[in-house]
Amino acid sequence: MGLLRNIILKTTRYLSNNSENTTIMKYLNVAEKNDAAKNIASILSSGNSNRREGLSNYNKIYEFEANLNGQRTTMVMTSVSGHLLNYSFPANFKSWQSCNPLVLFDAPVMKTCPEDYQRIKKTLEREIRSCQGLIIWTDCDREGENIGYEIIDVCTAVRPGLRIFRAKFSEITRQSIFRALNNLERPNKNVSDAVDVRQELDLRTGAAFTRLQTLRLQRVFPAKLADKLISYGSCQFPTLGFVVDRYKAIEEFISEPFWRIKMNHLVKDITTEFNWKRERLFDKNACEAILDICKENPMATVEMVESKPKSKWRPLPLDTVEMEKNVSRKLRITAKEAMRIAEKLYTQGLISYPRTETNIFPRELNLQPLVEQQTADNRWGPFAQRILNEGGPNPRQGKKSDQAHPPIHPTKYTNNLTGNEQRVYEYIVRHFLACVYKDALGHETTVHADIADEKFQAKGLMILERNYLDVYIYEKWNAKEIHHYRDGDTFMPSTLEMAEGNTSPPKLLTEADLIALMEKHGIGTDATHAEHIDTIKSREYVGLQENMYFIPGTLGMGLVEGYDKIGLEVSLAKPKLRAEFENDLKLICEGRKDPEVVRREQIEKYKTMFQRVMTKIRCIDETLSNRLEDRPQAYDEPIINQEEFKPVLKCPKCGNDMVLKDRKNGQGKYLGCVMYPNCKNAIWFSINVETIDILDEACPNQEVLTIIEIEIIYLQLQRIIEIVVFGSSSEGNRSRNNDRYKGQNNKRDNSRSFLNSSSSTTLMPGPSGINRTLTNSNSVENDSPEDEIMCSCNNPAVLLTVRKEGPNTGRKFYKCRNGADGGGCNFFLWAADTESENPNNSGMPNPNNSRMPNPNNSRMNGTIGNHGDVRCNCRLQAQLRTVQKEGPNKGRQFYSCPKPMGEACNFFKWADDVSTQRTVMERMVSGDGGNSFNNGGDDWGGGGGRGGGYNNNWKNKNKRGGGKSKPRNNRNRTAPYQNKTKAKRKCGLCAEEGFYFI
DNA sequence: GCAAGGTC
Repeated sequence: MGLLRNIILKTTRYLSNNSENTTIMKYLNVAEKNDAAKNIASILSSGNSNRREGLSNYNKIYEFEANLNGQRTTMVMTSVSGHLLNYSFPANFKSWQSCNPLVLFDAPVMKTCPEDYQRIKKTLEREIRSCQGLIIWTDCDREGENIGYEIIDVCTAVRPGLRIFRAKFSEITRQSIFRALNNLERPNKNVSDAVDVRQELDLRTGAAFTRLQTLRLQRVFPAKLADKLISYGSCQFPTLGFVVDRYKAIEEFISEPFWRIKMNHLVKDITTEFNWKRERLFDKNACEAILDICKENPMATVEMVESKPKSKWRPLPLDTVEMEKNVSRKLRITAKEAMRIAEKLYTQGLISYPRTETNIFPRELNLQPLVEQQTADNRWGPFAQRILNEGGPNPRQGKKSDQAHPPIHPTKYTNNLTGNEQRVYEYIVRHFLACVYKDALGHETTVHADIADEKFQAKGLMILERNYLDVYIYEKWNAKEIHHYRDGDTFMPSTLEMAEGNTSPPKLLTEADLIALMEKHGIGTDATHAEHIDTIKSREYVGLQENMYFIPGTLGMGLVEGYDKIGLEVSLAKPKLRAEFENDLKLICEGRKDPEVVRREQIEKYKTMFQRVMTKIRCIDETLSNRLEDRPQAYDEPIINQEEFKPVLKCPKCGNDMVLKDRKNGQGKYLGCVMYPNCKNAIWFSINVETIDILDEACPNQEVLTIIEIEIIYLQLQRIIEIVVFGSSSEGNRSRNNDRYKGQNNKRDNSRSFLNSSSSTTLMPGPSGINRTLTNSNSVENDSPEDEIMCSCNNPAVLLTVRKEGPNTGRKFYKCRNGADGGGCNFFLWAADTESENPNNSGMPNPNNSRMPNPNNSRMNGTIGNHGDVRCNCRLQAQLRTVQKEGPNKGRQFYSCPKPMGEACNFFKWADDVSTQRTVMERMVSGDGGNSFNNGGDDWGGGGGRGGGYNNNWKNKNKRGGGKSKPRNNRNRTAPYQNKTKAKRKCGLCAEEGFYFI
């Protein structure tokens, strides 16, 4: 054997080294699990594979040669370990407090490889480099197809242009594997897509409802639920629903009395019980009347005696669900524990793969040696020998096949097990031996008798051959002896009387019942039924009565009742939703429905339900309050700034959404890609920009840039500095009570004096502008959004001091380290000088974070003293100028720095804003400002809005304080803005009026 | 800290 392997390997090397003459193809073959890879490799190599270690602990690599389409081919075989990738939300959405759970229906999702699977991924990446082709050998079911595409994605990323094939096999037997190799197919994208849709929906719904329930109910019922995780899952809830339904059916059951006629015939020692054909009557008088008639002439006449053979069928080959049910019923071991044990037995090589839906033994699987192995046992060994002596195993055939795994059967004999492991192993062996032997045979006799036209019948059973029952100790078949009757016989009943009974409620569900219901309604898979049951137990939604019957807990009951009360069209706790979804998935697999359509429809459906649940969530409070016997505590939902999750534009780097975010220290904003940290693309706004509004307006003609509007940029471009910017350093009247910021690094505060030129210069209007700027200098990595002063070309700025004699001598400022002439930018920023100028400011409380209306705060560059005394950033009297350029602002007056071009600071202020702002400040000082600000711009008589910035400023404050922000469409704007600009706004991309982008 | 689905 060893010699043969060496020869083959040498041959491979020879061919490889002489590739100029002979091209030998090399294929990477990937199975779903390690043992499958091992077995397939063993078959394809005829046992002559060369084993290498993969990078992970358990995924081995087998190398051999095989014939593929008549050509000798080098084969490398390895495996993944189930799914290699997993859907998850980007970092921004992972924190439970980060967003309203509703956002999770629209948040991006990404497929990532978990940490403990990285080595498997790396093994694939390493191995595929030297291959020209890839053959997918994952299980031939839906999940297997999806895992196949995960492998394809990983491999083609390293090696594009691979030849990709799919091996289709229903079991790992020589014949089946070679048939698959010689009939390679293409992977089925439809099937994989269906799984993607399923995974995404499960994640979104599970995360959203779980967070909603948990976050709220922990606070509403702190005494009972403070530390409980109150999860929702598309399988958990219907499973809980089954338990609740049965419980309620019992609770609501009203027992009714019934009456029947009891007729027995005693001959010698044998009592033959005859059953009344009417079974029972719910009318006592009627039953009595019939009995009276019978008693008038009670002699019974045998009308007919039927006699026929009767079989008791041996069990079907064992699949997972049957094993779980039977182990639970017969051995009283929970399904979860049964699966754990089965898994262990499997890894020890004692049984076949325990997760199977197949109950047909493949013809290729030779059962004979499997039976022979068991003859060694002193308990069932003789029975196994009997099978062999009487023609060998003859399995009963079921109808189910998952096309992946054979029925569960022993693969090796052992007598070294103890406890439950021994019991489960014994069950599997006995089941196997039973299902390959013979049905039990008997003889059944049915006697039909008549008394005064009332019909009765009695049944007897004689067992002729017990057969499989001799080994299958878990089933009973009791003989029933009856007296021997012949047609026409007459007899006098020994008993003829009325018996009373009561209808009884259905029984509580056992675990086996629950699994049967789950299977019937398609909840979960054979591999996951036990887990879902275990989950609802561990969440305390259900408990066990008499250690056997499922009963809902107060939490589970209250939840289901709450959702019922909310009155969703289809209950979340019923299997119907899942069944409808499964049906759609089937249509995707068959290519009859677009996965994207299903994805959108399903997300929308659940999102609508979620919104309804959110609005009626108090129903759940009420029902839980009753069930938990706990008073609900008042609880207001936290207000989370949803602006943060509005997509602003598509990230030019990765194509996902970019959203507006606050910098980490709360000062300033930036546009960040939602895929952070996978994508670190970011666009920074000046630290001085305080409010940015994103409108609910989008360009209808641009699919990619589903833009809303960054007003601030738009306004800047219009030269209307309607940005809420705190006053220059010299005017820094700070909020001094904000202890939250004490001790924090105040570096950012330094930069507030000017608008960072990057925000206004890089985001230019128009399609070419936006594309260019976003992908160039301003599209930067977002690793460290704080602490350093960054210039416009995103380098740390240098701190310099003004040497030139003049009003600013000695002042410090930041500029680009490279300088505009040296390939850098013209960034300029005064450094901090607040401490010297504002004795009340320790430098710790941060004024930019107070966001409070402050009458002393000018909220603009420069200062506004008495009317007409407007000072620029250089503290010079600002020059009043008039717009000359044609456009909406022609003729409008503004203030700017009086210095000549090149030396002037970038102070800019509309003259009409100065007067407006003064008015507001005066009102605030006079004490009537509070409500005005609270009402936003409404009190401004059309002159509010962003003109002075107070409206937005307060709005932001409100958001943080838990108030409600004003509806977007009610916002007021400054008069000039409204009159001159709004009507003419055009889309920056398509030039249509009404929509625009920066 | 959420789901369900693979598998070890």
